[in-house]
Amino acid sequence: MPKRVNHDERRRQIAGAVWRIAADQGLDAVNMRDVAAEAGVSLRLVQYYFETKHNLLVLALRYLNERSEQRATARIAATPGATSTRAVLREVLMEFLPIDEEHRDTLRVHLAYYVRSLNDPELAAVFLNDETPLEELVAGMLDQAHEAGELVSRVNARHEADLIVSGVNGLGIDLLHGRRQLDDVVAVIDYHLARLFG
Amino acid sequence: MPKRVNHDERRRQIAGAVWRIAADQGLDAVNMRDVAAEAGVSLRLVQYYFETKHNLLVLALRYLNERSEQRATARIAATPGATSTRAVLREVLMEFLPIDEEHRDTLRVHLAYYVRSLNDPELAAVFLNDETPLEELVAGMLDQAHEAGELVSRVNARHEADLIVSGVNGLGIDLLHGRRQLDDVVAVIDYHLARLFG
DNA sequence: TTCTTGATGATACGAACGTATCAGATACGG
DNA sequence: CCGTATCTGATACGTTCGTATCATCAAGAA
Repeated sequence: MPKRVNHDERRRQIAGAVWRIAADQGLDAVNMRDVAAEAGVSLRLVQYYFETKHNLLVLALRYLNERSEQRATARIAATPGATSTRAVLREVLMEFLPIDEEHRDTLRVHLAYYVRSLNDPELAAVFLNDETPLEELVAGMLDQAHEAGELVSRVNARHEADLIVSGVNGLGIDLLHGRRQLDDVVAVIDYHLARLFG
Repeated sequence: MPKRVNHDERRRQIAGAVWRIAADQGLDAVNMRDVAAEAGVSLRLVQYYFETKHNLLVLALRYLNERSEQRATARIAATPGATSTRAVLREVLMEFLPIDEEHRDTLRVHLAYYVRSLNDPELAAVFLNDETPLEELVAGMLDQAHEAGELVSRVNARHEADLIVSGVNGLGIDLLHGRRQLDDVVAVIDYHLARLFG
């Protein structure tokens, strides 16, 4: 048996190049040649591992989702005062804001994919199937907080979760554009957490 | 003086073709030749009126924003029971959801532009300058409702407006993907209106 | 009619890009 | 060292697209 290589790892390496290019030039600017150059490999190798560009984009999105989830769970695990549902919830919501360059890039790429998926069923499937619905997670946390007596009053957990999750997404998009400042967005989130938790 | 033609109207006619193509094939699929065909004019005429493709896209966005605002003000004017701030606010929020095919198309195109503007300063400028910030409008309505004694309690109008506007945007995006149903989204909005107005 | 603006048609250039092809280099386990 | 898996390089094909060119036609006001 000759040279053995971890194909999956190679694919992730190349997918990383897709993210970097998409993050600062847009998903439209992603082409096979530039991806190869950015990944430090030959064009031929990109073809070798992904066959087609479409395949490359789809898999790059899968890997991106994987990494986002890992980062989120890691953040939750590292939350100080994890006994408080409120503290954990706050961290979860923060994870979806462009709080640093890495999150900002991820959000930009994610959003670009989101729009493209409106006209690409295969990409849409990745969004609809591979992603854990955040609203349900948040709603569960609110229920849990209610039972623990942490909430200020009885609320409709599902509706509250829907608005706050969608709201954080919308606020994140505004941040990308510079339409808002991070401080203000955090203030809005904290205001609504205070409304729920007192 | 020879043949006179309303240039602005011609440009709007061609811009309409851009919207239609972008709405059901994506902004990437917009090219000069297809726009000309869709508008029922020659390729040469599209070049004649817009010079470059970039120009065409920028102006098409301007016209799209104009039309959206007109539609919004028309909707507000036609609101039954316009004496109630709550009723007006509800209509304003609805206007940003894909409630019918026309709104759905507008939202798709708008979103596609939004993402592209992340890598195109000229498009970003259109978003940042030409658009009336909805949050301020909503915050103003909440203040007004408070003074009229319509609100159930004292709230931070600005923070409430920020979340509900961003939330409606986020919910609208989910609707485009089929991740949510319109009924559910309306229920979420009504829940939060009830929370504010009682 | 004449002149100017509005509009068309055919065509072509050059660049970018996805994909394909083929020959060959490199490295590693048996 | 031999064979296989991995990787590269150069190159080419066909298509799409933005843009440019030039000749021409239509129409209406002066």
